[in-house]
Amino acid sequence: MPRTPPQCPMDSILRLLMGPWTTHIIWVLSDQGPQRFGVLKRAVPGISTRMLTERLRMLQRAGVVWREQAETIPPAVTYGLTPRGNDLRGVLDAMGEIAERWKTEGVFEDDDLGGAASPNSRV
Amino acid sequence: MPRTPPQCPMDSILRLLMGPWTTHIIWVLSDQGPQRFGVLKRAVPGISTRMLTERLRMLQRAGVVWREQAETIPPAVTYGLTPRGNDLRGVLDAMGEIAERWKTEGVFEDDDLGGAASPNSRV
DNA sequence: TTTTATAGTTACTTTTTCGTCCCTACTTTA
DNA sequence: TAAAGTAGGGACGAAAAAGTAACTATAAAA
Repeated sequence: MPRTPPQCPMDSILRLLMGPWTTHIIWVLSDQGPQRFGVLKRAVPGISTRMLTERLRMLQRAGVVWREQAETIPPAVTYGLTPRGNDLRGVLDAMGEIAERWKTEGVFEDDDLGGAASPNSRV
Repeated sequence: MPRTPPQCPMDSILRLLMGPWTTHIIWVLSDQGPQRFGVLKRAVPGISTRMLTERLRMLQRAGVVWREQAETIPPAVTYGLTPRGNDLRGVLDAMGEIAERWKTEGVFEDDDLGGAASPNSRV
């Protein structure tokens, strides 16, 4: 992602939420409470192991989720939202509300939003 | 961006805001009022013509900005926020507030957020 | 007469992202 | 005895995203 000048703190937070799946993961954790890796993976259908791990690590670095590993023999790892993660829930809700309103207004009907629509999409 | 199931309206709105520069553009338009293309470009330093055009088109399709072209001979095009664009300002502000708080807490100190941090970043 | 400005479009190239596949080590189940 | 589940790590490669540069038209300014 190209750099909006980093002095904008909003940009950092957007790069955080922005990643693929990120909001979905936060949503599940916020809605269903702490979950183990496998459960989380099944709750976010379509995500790959690699992506889930990577997103969780990133959210962890940002202090948005915690990770707890039980050193049992098939290890059991649980993830949950930190208080800071709950801060985000507010923004997510606000955004969800607008999204809901826009949907009733039919904004997303012809949804080719965000897709770069660049002329060089190789097939 | 891989598909979170499209039934989630939030995802659409995120794909909207998420694009690079998008929030910056909305911010300028919201802060400085309607602007002509060239002015806008200079207000978002570092953005390429291609990106600016593409983002504006996308925001326009979403009904977030309007576009007004004066058919003068060097054409003069002006962009501004629609009411729907102003809806977004609220979310942006809420996010900005959290971002501000997190910044004082030093969350962004070692800012490698969002960057995939994948093992295969070729330099 | 050449340059400059406007608001882009198009082609080309590079960079980044993300999915897929294969590996771990140990235990429980079939 | 063989397979499956647990929580990933790492390599590879395809595809998408974004930067760069060159092009459009016309009129005014130098």
